[in-house]
Amino acid sequence: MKISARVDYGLQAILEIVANSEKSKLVTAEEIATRHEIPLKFLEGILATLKRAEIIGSKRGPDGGYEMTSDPKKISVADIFRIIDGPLAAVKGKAPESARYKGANKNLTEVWIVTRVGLREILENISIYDVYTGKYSPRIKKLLDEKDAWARRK
Amino acid sequence: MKISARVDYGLQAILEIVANSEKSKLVTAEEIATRHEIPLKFLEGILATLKRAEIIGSKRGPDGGYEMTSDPKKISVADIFRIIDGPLAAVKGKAPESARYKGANKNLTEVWIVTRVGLREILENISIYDVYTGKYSPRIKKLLDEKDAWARRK
DNA sequence: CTATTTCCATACTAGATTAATAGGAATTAT
DNA sequence: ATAATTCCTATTAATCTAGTATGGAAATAG
Repeated sequence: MKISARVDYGLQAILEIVANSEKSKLVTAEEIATRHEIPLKFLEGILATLKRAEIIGSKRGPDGGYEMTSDPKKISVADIFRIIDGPLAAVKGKAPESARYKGANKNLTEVWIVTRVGLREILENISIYDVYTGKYSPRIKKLLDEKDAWARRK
Repeated sequence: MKISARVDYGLQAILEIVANSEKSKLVTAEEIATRHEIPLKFLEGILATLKRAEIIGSKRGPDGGYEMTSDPKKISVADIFRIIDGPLAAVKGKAPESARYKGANKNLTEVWIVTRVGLREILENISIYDVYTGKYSPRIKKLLDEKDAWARRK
């Protein structure tokens, strides 16, 4: 279950834009790219996607750059996943409820549905602003404090 | 956040093998492939992986095929994910706790950690046998009955 | 205006995943 | 033993993702 490079880079970019927007400053794609070691042209494509979704805005020319045009408290991590990657839990490119199985395997659809529910419970409840400040809702905080949260499992 | 074709096919195959093992019957790769429309040779590779992990066993020759060599009540869906795909929530191929970020983005690691916790809470609590019978633990059942579970979100 | 800075668009390359093909090696019923 | 049937290995093709290269279009400071 892979988190794509696109989403990872996209969230990094947004966090950097939020940090600058808090100080009413624009930030260029190149600054983001060099600061976080993201391939510039690849990043530009991701920023274009976020702009089409009206999460961020851009200004050209000298002293140009990107800025937030939406409230980072109202944008969830799940929103960013869907904008950049499509459905939260995609089975062969399609949303889980559209997966159809035969005979002995018909219950598998339910597994994918509940997987998506699990992801939603997490990702819908973390806003971009939460990530920026490092302050999460009680439920998320509790999960992060579970003893095995950071431990890898065999 | 994609569920790979490998995992999807692998779980389908195991369910078919469980259904047959319940009747003390072997099932061939070809039967699984045609019944569930899985590319045969691709499936054979996946079955080999599951065999190395000692989840299933095989017998050659006439009347040969695959059978369970492990207890489907003790194998979780998460186990299958890890055997076939590696870490449950991988960021650019690596486990989430190994993701490192700079400056404004340092909290992103926590997002990936809690994403993995969320996936674990679901996938560790569904056994292969649960999927075969369609009877889940109370927690899973409750999540499946949530009103929006099957609805797509924009 | 004009040059600079920046965003934007297109096309191309490399690699991984997915899919499909062909042939050989192992097992067992007869 | 031998033929039937299966598992297994290696090669290739198609598709998707990640990353690269180039050039242009828009805005603005000077």
